[in-house]
Amino acid sequence: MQSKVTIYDIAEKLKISTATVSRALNNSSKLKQSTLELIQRTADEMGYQRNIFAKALKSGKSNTIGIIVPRIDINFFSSAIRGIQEELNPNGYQVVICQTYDKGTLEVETINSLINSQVDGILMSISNTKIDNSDTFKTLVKKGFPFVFFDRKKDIEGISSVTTNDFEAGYIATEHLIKQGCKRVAHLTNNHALDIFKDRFLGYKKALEDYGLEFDSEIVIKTPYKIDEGKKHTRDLLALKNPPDGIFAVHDYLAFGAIQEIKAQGKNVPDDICVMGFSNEPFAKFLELSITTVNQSPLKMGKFAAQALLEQINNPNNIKVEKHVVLTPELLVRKSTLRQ
Amino acid sequence: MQSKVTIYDIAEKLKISTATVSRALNNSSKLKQSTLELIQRTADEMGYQRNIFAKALKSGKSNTIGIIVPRIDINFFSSAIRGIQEELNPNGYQVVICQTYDKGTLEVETINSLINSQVDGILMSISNTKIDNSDTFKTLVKKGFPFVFFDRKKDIEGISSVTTNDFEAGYIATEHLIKQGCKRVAHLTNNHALDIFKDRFLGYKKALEDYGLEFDSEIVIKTPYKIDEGKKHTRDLLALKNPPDGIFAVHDYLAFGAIQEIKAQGKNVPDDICVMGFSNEPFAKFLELSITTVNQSPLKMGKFAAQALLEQINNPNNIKVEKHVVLTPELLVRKSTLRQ
DNA sequence: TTGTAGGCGTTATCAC
DNA sequence: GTGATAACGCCTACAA
Repeated sequence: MQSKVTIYDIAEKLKISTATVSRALNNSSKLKQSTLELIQRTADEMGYQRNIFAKALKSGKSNTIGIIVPRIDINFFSSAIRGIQEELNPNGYQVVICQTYDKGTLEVETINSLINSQVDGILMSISNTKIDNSDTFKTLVKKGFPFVFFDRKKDIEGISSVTTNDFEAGYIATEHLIKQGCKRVAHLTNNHALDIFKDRFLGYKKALEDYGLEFDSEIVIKTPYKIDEGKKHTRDLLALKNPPDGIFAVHDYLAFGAIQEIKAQGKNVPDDICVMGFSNEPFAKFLELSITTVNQSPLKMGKFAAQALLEQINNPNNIKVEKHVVLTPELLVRKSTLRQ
Repeated sequence: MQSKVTIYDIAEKLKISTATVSRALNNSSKLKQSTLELIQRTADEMGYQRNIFAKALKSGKSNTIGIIVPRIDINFFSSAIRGIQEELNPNGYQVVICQTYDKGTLEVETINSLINSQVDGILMSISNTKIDNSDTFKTLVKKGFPFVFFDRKKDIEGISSVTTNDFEAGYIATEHLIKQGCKRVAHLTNNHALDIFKDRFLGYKKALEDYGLEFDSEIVIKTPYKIDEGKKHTRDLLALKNPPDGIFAVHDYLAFGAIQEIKAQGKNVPDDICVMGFSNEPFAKFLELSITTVNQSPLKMGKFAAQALLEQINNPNNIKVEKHVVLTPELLVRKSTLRQ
């Protein structure tokens, strides 16, 4: 099956000890240059591959990091994963990707399974669930297990995080709509189990306040972020006595659904109603009526998260490192909000 | 850090041997029921976690499978991965996901890195590259390493595969356009380094032939499957003296771009030109003008691929198992081709 | 039914 | 500089 040349075979062939072979393979400095080269060359010739399990058993380190995300087919997450890998691979770490499909129960299960496979650390974006898994996270902190939240975090003392400033994002999104002339801005949001959605909502609310617009909870709607839902709730919004003239959706899918519905009713985007998305999903840019959105730099976020994790892993003494990186969101103005 | 209770600790506590503990933990049948229960309970209480490296070192098996795909943010692949996991997890296997980003060099590198981390097998969809990595694959066959292609395969003797019948898919797609009344069907395809695209092309050609339409290589265009490219090449097609009245694109992104361009030129889809996509990307269904496409059942494909791999792994003697599962494509007719 | 003991492949601590 | 050897934690003949 696998090639199974061991350091024993090399040692025997060269009539030296396994200790020396091991040292050579690890580039130990205190070896004669000639033996070092000889051993490395021989190892190559014999097709030697280090057995990572033996190494891991001995060292207690797997050089593997677990990544937990709700799902990988959302552009934001796959980009963040790419960022993580670009940071970790050069540092000698492999990556294991797990999905929770936003199921709260799978969340704990996945963490345990990763720890059971002895990853050296975990990077996680939590699920959108009402289940409270705080205890699991707290236990991790107590054990000093290297762990970092990215994007979707929970406020747990001792856990570092890398996030977008979602309050600011909600604020600038709403502000943009107001500056385009919207007087009544609806908000398609998600349940507020996740901070990211709550913060965007708070930013939305603050912007309304700052610009002297009335806040009306009737036009703040909590819904899963699916295209269908965007359509459905927009239908409801348009049926109100006092319908909105702007919609800020917490995801491009919702915004997309909203736009479809508005058009279907013979109204114009952005002239009748401005629609604003979130997340910068690739398709949003390519629509005939491109969607204004907020970009969260997932690649950068992944890199920062990986760095924060490495810092924890390489933390020699157990000094408490809690660190919160907050990235600045970027407004991408496109047709769906750009009135002439 | 990790809890480090070993079978030694349990043995000591209960004044029995590690062998008995090990047996109990593996549910060996030849143990007194009472001791078995006692040990399992004690292990639980002490928070015992099996050290997978020791086990792997001893058994030579990692119980991990590598998955290699071009990228995970394409719905087809993320769905296939889901199918694979649903099949493998219940069988006690973990999964490591790797992306090649369609880079030929990363392909070999990734395989080696996976083998180096001693996965028990690999499931792979090859990259769209001109680089020929056949030798790497042949070496795997020679070593008897469990390996299965899914979707994007290479014809290598000894390697099993699970694919869609892309010839048939190309045929029914083209046939559908012809039956909608198209007399001149263009084909937006990819370079033909990959069988899937070549086969779809061959199916396209055969359908034209069967229905007595002329084949014209001028309207067969090889291009990366990006929205922009779909636009660009459609522009070229429409500028021809004899423009097509139907377009069969090998990916929904291309079809999407094509539709945008046709509309931009003030023409109507499907009345002036029918447009057909491929892959059943989720967004295609939700467009105002929904895109007719071909569904390839990625979930099912993932499951079959995983099964084929498990068969190889569990193959007791080294009987040669080469198996080719070919799934039937399914036409999903939507607005972009449906003339009244 | 249970215990003894050797080995999986590495690395690290001693010695020399 | 290099060699002998003891772990790392688990499994499994072989014994008892």
